[in-house]
Amino acid sequence: MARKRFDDSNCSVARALDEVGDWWSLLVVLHAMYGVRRFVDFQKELGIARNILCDRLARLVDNQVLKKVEVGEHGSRFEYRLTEKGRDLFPIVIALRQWGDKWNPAPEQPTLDLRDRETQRSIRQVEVQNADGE
Amino acid sequence: MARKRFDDSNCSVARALDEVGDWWSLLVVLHAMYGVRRFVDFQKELGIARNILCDRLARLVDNQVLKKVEVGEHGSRFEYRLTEKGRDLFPIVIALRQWGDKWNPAPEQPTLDLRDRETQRSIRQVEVQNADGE
DNA sequence: TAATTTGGTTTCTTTAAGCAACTCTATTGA
DNA sequence: TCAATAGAGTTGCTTAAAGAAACCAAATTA
Repeated sequence: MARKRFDDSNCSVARALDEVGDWWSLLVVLHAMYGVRRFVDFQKELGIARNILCDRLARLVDNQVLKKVEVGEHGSRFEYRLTEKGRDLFPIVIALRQWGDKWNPAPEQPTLDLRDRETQRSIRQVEVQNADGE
Repeated sequence: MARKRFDDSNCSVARALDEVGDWWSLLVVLHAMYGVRRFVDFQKELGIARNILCDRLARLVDNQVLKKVEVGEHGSRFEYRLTEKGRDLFPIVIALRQWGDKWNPAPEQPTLDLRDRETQRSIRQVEVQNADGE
């Protein structure tokens, strides 16, 4: 039997993982943040099997992390866009990136430096602070 | 075939997910943060199959997220403790919790309010800031 | 009008998750 | 002291997902 579900868990981490805790979902969301929107582009970028991508996109739409939008006004052309709930995953993705960069730096590539779109200032380490900012 | 590996990916998010991006690893780490250290306790708390727990603990030890420590000086009693790398997953887990609380609040339970151990001030939303703290 | 693109679905195979039973030391209890 | 229990796994079996590749139909492009 595969995969236990945690949707009714009283632990909010478990419930979150139930929605985006599989191998692909967060990578799909990450690429959506990069601006990828079309089925074929996700497929090419991620190298994911088409049936799995199908399933993952449907699940993310069900969970309202993505919304599926018709484009091209004749139907049969779609875009998958992040919802507010989906965009709210940004801190998680960034925290994962920072952890990956810190503890498993890529052999060759320099770690890519994210910057604030407006100010061009680089972004800080995501950290847990108390209400005083400590 | 199951699971593609991302350990050689040039994307640090993918490399991070390769280590802790499966259904159980982050929950194991979360419970380690709660203070769980023994095999049987993880098993009881998580309701995970023993062979899978075995595998997950070994992988986390391999990846230096946990360390396995003999206790009881006769061997055959062990504890799994977080390493610094493991403790560094804290922001990710907290960000997941906050996302889960915001978007999938538990039906009944009030969301548990984490506080700073010293000051007792509650902790803030994890957010992405630029170097100016914006 | 044929080829290509997009967004899938189907079928088949392999891998991993889950369950239950079993093992082997230590330790505890009667 | 001998049996029972606890800790930490291992083994074997079953089921459910992941992956690959082929297929399909509508719309677009060449």
